[in-house]
Amino acid sequence: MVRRLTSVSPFTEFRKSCVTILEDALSKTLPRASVLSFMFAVPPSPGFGELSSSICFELAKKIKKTPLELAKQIVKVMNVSPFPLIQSTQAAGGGYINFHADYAELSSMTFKSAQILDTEYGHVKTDEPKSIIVEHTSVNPIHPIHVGHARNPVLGDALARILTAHGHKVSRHYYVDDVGRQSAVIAYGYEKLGKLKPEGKLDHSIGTIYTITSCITEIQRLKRELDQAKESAPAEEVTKLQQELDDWASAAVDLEGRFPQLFNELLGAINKDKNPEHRVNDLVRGYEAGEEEAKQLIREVCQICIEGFRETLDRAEIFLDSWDWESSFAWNGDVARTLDELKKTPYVFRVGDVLEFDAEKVVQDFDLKEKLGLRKGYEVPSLTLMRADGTTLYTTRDIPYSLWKLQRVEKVINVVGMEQKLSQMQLKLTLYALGHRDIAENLIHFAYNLVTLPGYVMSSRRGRYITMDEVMDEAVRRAYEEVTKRSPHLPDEQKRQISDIVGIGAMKYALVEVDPAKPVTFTWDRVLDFEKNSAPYIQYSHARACSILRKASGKPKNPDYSLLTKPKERDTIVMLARFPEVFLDAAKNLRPNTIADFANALADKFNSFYTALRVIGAEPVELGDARLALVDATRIVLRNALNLLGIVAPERM
RNA sequence: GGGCCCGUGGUCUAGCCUGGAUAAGACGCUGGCCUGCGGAGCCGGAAAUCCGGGGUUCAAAUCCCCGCGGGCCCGCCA
Repeated sequence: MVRRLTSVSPFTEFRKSCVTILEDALSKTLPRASVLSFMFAVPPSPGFGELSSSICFELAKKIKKTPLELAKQIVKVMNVSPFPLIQSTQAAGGGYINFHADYAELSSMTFKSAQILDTEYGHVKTDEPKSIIVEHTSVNPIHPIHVGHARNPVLGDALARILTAHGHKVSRHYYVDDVGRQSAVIAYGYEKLGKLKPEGKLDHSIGTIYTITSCITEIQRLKRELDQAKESAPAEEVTKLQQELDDWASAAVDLEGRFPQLFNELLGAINKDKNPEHRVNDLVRGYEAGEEEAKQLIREVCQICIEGFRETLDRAEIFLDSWDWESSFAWNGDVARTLDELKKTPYVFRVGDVLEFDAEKVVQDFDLKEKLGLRKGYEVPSLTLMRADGTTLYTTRDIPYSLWKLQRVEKVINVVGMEQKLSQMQLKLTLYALGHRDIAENLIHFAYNLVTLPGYVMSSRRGRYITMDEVMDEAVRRAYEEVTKRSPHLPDEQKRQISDIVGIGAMKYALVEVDPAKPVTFTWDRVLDFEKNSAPYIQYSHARACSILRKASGKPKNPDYSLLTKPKERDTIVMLARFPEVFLDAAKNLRPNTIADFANALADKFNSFYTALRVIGAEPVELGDARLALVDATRIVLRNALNLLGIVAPERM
């Protein structure tokens, strides 16, 4: 057997050795026992080794022995000598078999691998590289990206980075939702203001114009509806309309107070129109139909807003490869064609002039109930494809877009909030209906839960939201205070550079750290915690590792890894060796938060290590050299882990 | 009414997919550690009916069933 000196995944080498040795031992002890899989667990404490098997609990049932007796018997026939990574095996507890790693071998392999692979250590490549589109962010171009949205770009970007590191060819797409009433409303307001490019941050200005325009037009619309309703409609409906009108009226007061000049300018201009509704509706219809005037106007406003988005995302180092316009699928006829195709299937029915898609029938015909994780009795609601007036709906237009994406790549990951779970499923079902069963299965909805603010109801109606820009500003400002306090000697330029890295890293970490299925409550405390369990804490550990390496004179010359016997050393080594497996799990199962968790845990171990044990000047020199190699490997792993999340690892802070 | 997601020390989170040994970490509280590689740090302490009740299993925070609490969805909005 050739002894391997390096590996893309040192802990996996150890794991494989354990499987082999256990298989051998089992075939000697219980030749007739058939074991399907060898699952190993990480024991609760290092005293139990690095891996353990509970297989004896199962096997003992079939023979007349206790699990512990069997474990002892199996361990007895094990010969670890052909396996350099295994130091020893033992039977323990009620019947576990524990496998202890040889730390000298494991650390040697781990440190060498980290040094040689460097920026690639841990980024284990897939055997089946695929082309993948990650669609993320896709905030409507009518207001800025706010904290409620911010989890999307951060998660999407981390996913894209992880999948790229895994060897896939990833393309990051932004779906610009420019069709529909909202875009027409902002275009209308923009037109009324004389089509001047707004001052200040573009998406923020667009957001304000949109909110005010929408407020004024809604009030006028409701007033008219109310007048009509008073004539004919039941009292109940009148009350409802009145309530809605009151809501908007109070929003108007609020908005006028905050933006008096803009509000009155828009109010004056809109009041000159007899019925703004006509113009807005005209724009909605004209834009979807591809009429030149509407096209120019709406595209122009959207572009302005997107320019602002790009600035925000650039600052967060989140980059997109493609901006896909919803309207282009309407204009090139794809939407109409898709609708025609769908109409030919048995899954579309009419309710009056409205077209409905029978999602439930597709589930039944294609036998998808179990596959989609649906309960037996559950009926998937139908999806409206076309309004009575012939215009389409959002999800309808998403069908040709999804096909377009799926025809270009082998897998599409849509980073979309989980509140859209149903429509994402209906979308997938339309693909089945259209006969694209094969590619439909390549469409993945990466769902995440909402971000909420305590004691602060975000309201797009009132234009009250905390923008991602504000979060970054505040995070960077606080980081600057910290840097100034802690490293007053640094030149200001460097302080600013560091506070950017720290502040933005802190924001990203807070949004990516939590399991996407769980909601995040946004508080400044949470995001800007510069202490434990945060990006700054991990970044600090990285900076300290760099600092030690700077102070040490040169590379380790003659390390003796067998001297790394302290628990604090071993804990760190094992984590470094495990990083590739953690990465693999994150990449295969799309779990970016596990990377954040790992990085934090490694920083914990490393901090304990270097405060307790001296690196530079340790005696003997071979020990100092071995520890130096450990520090360098930690630096590499911390940096590689942070980079997967789009967080920069600073060398000083 | 139906469906999905979440529920773990006072607070926030990991673990749940793939069951396994004393449920891990952080904040807060509390007691220590700066003439030794950067104190954004380290070492200790108190603190948990893993929402409740059944079930499966040698073994349940984890799997199944029934509840409870919170959020979301079921639109000719996006």
